[in-house]
Amino acid sequence: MKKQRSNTERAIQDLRALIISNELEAGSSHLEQELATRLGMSRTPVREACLVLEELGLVEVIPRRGIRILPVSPEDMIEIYEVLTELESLAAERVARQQLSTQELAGLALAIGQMEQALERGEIEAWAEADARFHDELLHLSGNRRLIRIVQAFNDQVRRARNLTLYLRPVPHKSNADHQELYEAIARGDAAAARDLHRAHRIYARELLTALLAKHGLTSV
Amino acid sequence: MKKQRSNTERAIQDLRALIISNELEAGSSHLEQELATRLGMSRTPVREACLVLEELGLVEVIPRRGIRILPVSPEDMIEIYEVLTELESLAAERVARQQLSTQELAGLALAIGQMEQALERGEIEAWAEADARFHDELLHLSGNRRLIRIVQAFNDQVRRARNLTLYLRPVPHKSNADHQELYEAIARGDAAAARDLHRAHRIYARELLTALLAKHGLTSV
DNA sequence: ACCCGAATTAATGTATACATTAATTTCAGG
DNA sequence: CCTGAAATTAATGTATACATTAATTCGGGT
Repeated sequence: MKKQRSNTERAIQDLRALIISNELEAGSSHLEQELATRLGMSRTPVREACLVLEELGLVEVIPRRGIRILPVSPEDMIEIYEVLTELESLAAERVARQQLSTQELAGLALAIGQMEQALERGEIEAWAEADARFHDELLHLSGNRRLIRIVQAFNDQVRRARNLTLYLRPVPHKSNADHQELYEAIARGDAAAARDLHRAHRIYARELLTALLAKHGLTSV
Repeated sequence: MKKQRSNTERAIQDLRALIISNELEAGSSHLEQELATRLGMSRTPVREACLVLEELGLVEVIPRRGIRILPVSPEDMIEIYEVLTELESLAAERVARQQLSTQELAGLALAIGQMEQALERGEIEAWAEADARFHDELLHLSGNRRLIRIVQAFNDQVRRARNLTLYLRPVPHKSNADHQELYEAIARGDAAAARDLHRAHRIYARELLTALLAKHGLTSV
């Protein structure tokens, strides 16, 4: 029994994946019919998917010009990170305030462990995955569904830039220490500390990322 | 020369207006064909509009059940206000940091004046409009387009509740004082104060609103 | 050669017919 | 009278034909 998904849902997922992986290049434009053929369906579900993806900030629908894959400029990065910093800090604060048990925080601890292991082995890609899991787990522990949705949408918008800089950045020892500190603040229920730590972590990440992009002359990702 | 808007855009705006004004009652369900007939167009643009409105958190599309106008529970209110508080405080901080001139802050000052006048005359509805203008102006001065979009979407979600409680609440003298204080912090470029003041303002507003809803037994708006 | 308006064209926007599907009803068998 | 499988139905999901529209091309007048 294969699960029943509508073509519209598939189109949303597939196009999102193509955009995030840069297979649909940032800045490029594509006609509805082109995308429909590519996905093996008619224009209707593709149109619907594009409207949703536009709302999610991944594309821009320009009449007669096609679907434009939105590139992210340094200014965009700042906008996005500004909001992300704020919202993820809120998530950290909320999680800390819940005074969760070690058991409930196991997901976070696990992700931290995986990050450390990956780093020891020099597996930068595995590290990035564990890092993403940590942030995702933190977000979900916040329990605020709206918060979860927005943060995910915004993360999608900067994922290309992150992937691109993954191998350009210094070895993220500091990042691991940050996560450990944050975990401890959360475990002892110190909401203010959790918030501030996460905020600092994000601001640092943003500056690292924008500096890297600038250094490599990437004005649009 | 009247401007050319697509039916999809019209459907989005019209349905949004119907939802916010509660003409489409919260919790009610509506078939695509019903809405299409009501708006005088075919199902296609209505479907597209509903997908967008779903993304904006105003409706839920349930296959074969119709389009459900999402009601807002007290828990939802908390979720929404939590995010709004965070994001509008960020806006206030950003505006203060820009060290804007009195001229550039004229829109805020004007809105404050209108609020005071409305209050003196006891015109609570005019006060609410001026209040909305103040917040909108503040948001736009932040200059972060993504911030603007999210906050507007979230405000839409709680607008029904606000309208409902407008005549149930005490005369908002405190609110006016809050705005004045915030304006002064912004004018002197005190970002931290602007942030904290706005945060306190929003938290107070949330508690007032949820208390009012509880008092009147409104568990779903 | 250049300008400007008409014709063309290539895309989206919209309606509609049809396919699919999940809920409901019906009806045979116990 | 209950059960559950099949038929029915009522809705969405999808493809497609057609309408609309804005960009482009074409062509005649200067």
